[in-house]
Amino acid sequence: MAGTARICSITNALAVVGERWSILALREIFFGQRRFDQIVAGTGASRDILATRLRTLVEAGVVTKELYEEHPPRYEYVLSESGEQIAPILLALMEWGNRYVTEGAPPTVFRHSCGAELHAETVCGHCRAPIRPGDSTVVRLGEVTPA
Amino acid sequence: MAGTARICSITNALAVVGERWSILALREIFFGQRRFDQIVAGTGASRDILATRLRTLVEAGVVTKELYEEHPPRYEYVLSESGEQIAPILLALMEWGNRYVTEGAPPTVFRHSCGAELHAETVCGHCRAPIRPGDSTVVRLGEVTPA
DNA sequence: GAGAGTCAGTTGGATTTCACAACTGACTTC
DNA sequence: GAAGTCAGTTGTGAAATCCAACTGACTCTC
Repeated sequence: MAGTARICSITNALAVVGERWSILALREIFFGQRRFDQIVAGTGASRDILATRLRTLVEAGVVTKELYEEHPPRYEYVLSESGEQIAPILLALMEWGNRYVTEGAPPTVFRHSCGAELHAETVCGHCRAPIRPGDSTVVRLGEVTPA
Repeated sequence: MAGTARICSITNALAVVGERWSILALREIFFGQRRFDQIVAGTGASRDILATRLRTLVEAGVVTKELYEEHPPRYEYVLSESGEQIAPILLALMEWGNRYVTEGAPPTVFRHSCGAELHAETVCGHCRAPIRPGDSTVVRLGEVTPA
């Protein structure tokens, strides 16, 4: 680090869900893949780091472990309330990836409860208009503080 | 890696903008901090990795370098079209961080062009309703493929 | 009831990346 | 001409990652 950093909720969010394998693990759980081996296969993470990432996600309260088999005791990973609320992050990443990185048709498709194919859009919570480049102005930036 | 991984636009997006210091650099540029030393100070990244991150972002076309001084030649970093479109990702991270990690008031505040304080919401592009946990169903998941 | 299979991790060792501080180079300002 | 600014680069030690193989607790099959 360079001695200073900005106080910002983006930094704070990344500290919890910002690691590569953490986000991918959350994606798999969001996709309904709840078990360790499924998450390994879906993310491509090595078992050891995935185990530590899941542990920190559980400690952070983003994910909970639920018993699905008694003998031997086995747990599956379920999104908590805060975990469910990462959907906007995942969907924003997916939309961006679809548009600017992935070639061809989107590999993953969701349907919204309204019946339409889901394409997430980000809107202003007040006026409900889509957010476009240049229509947001900074009122206050988090301070840049030493250490 | 574990030999397999899912084909998914989230993975693809993360390959381009998923590194910790990459997202934070994009945040700083989004916040209007366009110069190397400003980005160093705002992110807290060490100069060497930040330099390589910015280089890969430029190569990926997410950011461009624009000359702002001739003698000596100095460049500042500006979001390209695809770079501007990471706003939903940044705003989703910020909202989540505000809600679940940051203690106290949000450190960073934006105003939307409608006049209200900006709080991003993610909606279904078709019916415009906010996306809630459980109202999206999987139509197709990207394949899990070897290596 | 012995051997194979399933599942969720853990362990050990090589490799890669990262962090930090100091340095270069091209200039401008005092 | 000495000091300052700005954008990086370099070198080195510390830390994180990757991979494959292993453990442990069971169940299922022959």
